[in-house]
Amino acid sequence: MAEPRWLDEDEARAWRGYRRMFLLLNARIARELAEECGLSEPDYDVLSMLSDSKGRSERIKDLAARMLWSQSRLSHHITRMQQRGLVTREEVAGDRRGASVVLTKTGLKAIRTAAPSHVESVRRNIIDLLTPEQVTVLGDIAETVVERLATDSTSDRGTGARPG
Amino acid sequence: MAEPRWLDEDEARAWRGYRRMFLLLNARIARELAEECGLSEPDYDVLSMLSDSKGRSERIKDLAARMLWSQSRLSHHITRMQQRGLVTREEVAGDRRGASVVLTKTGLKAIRTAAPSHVESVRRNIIDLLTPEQVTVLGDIAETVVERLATDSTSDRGTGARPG
DNA sequence: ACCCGTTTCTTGACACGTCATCTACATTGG
DNA sequence: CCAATGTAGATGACGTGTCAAGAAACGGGT
Repeated sequence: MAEPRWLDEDEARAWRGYRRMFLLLNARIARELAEECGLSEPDYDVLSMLSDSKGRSERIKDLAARMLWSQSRLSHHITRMQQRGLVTREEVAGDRRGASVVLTKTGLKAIRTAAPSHVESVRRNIIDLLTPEQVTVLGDIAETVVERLATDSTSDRGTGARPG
Repeated sequence: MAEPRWLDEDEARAWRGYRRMFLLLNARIARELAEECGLSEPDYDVLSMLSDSKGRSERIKDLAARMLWSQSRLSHHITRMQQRGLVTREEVAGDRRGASVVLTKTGLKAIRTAAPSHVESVRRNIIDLLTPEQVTVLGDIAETVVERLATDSTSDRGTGARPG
């Protein structure tokens, strides 16, 4: 193999910084969420998605697709959340394979309580630290990368589609 | 609690985009690394750090601190990597509590093989998609957030008070 | 109707990370 | 020196995420 194009100084700074930021930021936000609300980030994401769904329920495959989770991951997670009373499973009319997740009263209360505190956490630990321009550029960057990855990729198991 | 300051459109776009980008980017890069080199990202990180250390070995506590990992995490991971022959443990002269991780010949070979392919992966999936300006801004953002999180190790939750 | 491939969801095994806890050693202060 | 406190590392339990495999139902072609 020919000598690869190693990252230059700026690129390495960005890449390492990005990874380090994720590590710390994720840990911090997860910890605050757990301490204040007793929820993990995945819990929060599921509840948040569900609370925006019509009827506060959604088919598992649709929810998984919307969240970019594998069905397997969602199924496992729902099982755990179900045991804590945050959601329930329900059959789907018209497709006996199907299953929906439904937000329980407890789950709704949990997300309603958690949301304000979570937003504050996000502001305090990243958004409010940045200039409006930086916020916009971060959005641009994410859009570019996501578009590229979402189109030529897979959400569940690897397709093995490899360039080169 | 008063009505929180919800994220505006740009902020929400940045935050959601960032999370989505991480989800997809991490999955993609991890998958390529696993398929091409048989390494996980944490494997790669440990090997990469070790290969830059003097003597290709480092004390566990120092390595953990440098990587921003908990000692426990590193200890667990080293156990798994040890079983695959990538590293070994070694006693430390002068402190009988201590232990070092040492890169094996196999581990060195693994990281040397993996590095070029990993850099290509990073380029293909993010760095080369961005303008130089975006790369710089990403580095700036990460620096800002990391600095804040690294210094402020104990949280000042609840008040919304922020150091100026 | 039946077969066959596909979709939807679940499950089990395993890798990974965190937390609390434990052991062993080191260091400090009486 | 000895007790108390602190530090280094390992470990077990548990929650989480991935993959492969399986079960059940769907749907199209014959």
